[in-house]
Amino acid sequence: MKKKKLEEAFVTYLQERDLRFTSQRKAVFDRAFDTHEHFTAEKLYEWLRDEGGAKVSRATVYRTLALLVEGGFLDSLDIGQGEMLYEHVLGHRHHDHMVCVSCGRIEEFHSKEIELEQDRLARENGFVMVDHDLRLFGYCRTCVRKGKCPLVDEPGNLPPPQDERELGQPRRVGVRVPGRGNSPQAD
Amino acid sequence: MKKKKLEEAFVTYLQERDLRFTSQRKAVFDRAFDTHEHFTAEKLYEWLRDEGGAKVSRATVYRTLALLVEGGFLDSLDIGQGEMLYEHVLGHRHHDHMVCVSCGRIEEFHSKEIELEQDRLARENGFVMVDHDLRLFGYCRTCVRKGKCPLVDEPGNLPPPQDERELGQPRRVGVRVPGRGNSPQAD
DNA sequence: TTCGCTGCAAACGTTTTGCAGAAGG
DNA sequence: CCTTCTGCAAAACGTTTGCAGCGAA
Repeated sequence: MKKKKLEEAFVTYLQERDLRFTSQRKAVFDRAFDTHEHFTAEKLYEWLRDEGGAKVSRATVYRTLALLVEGGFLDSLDIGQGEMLYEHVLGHRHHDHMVCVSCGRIEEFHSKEIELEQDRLARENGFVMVDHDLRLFGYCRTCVRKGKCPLVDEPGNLPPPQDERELGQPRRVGVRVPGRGNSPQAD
Repeated sequence: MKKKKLEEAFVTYLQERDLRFTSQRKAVFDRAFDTHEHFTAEKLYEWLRDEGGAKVSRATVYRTLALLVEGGFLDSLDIGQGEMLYEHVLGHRHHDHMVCVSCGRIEEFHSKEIELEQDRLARENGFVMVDHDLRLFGYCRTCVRKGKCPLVDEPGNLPPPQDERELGQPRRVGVRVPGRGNSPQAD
């Protein structure tokens, strides 16, 4: 199990900058690495509160998440919903996201070609990249099949590429994430 | 001048959905299309307030910007600073952004290869894309030259690609945008 | 005359912060 | 012991909303 190794890395990370490995930080770390979903700060706070482990305040959850992101133990993902989403890096090399604006489902993908092209473009501009993210917003296969996509009248009848649409046609409609944070909708 | 044409398109857009072309909506539209920078809702509100044209309330600015984005007259851009940035589409086909985390400068770029690859990946997943954005965060040429980039010790000595960096090394540091919204820092 | 629109101020939801006391090392 | 950390509650922040009156069509 690699989680143990990562926790050691976290301890080292803290020591190196004269920070302390407190019970709260351990609790946040553990809980974050025990889920494989995306989660919000609030969600993590609820989990810790309700699952009867160490008590951790909301403020500390936020402070610790920030620390974990800084150290590269978590990635943060903003899908434009006000709340930030987090995911741990265990077994996840860098990837990008497709966000379904209808049900909130998030699918991950990776494209070596896109990564390389990004690097090339950055270099070409004298730009030293430290992070990047690519988000595709749209309707997932399931929602399209269910007829939730206003751009698709008949199944199999795909809309024109985005760049060719005219003014006044719908663009980003706003991501309606059900409930809070994760878990795509059944509906 | 193409602005006139776009304003007509806006009026048509409004008529088609039984919305009214009010003096406030005209004021917001005009001011938005009179700048070639990225701007925030607050900034636009200040401009309108200080430049002594029609009085428009903050609420109406927000409501009108949302309308303009829905209609595809403006694009919104979230660089993770809490505030949303806006830019008009006049003369701008779709593009992506490089955001300097040191001075806040935003550079635009476009890559046909990346767009095509995105389309391909979406299609492959049965995903109907309605929007997408790619953001590269890093240090712009100017900031690197000025030694503001902690990953570059000597000029010309580029850091390793992002994916090869170890845990605990800086990732996204947080974009520090000077003042509000736009205008890259001289410093 | 009819809706849709506006301005105001209050509400919102997430995240951050100041501070006094608690607790790692 | 000396910091750093925590919890609390309040503040901050950009944005949204309810409502009563205003104004396009």
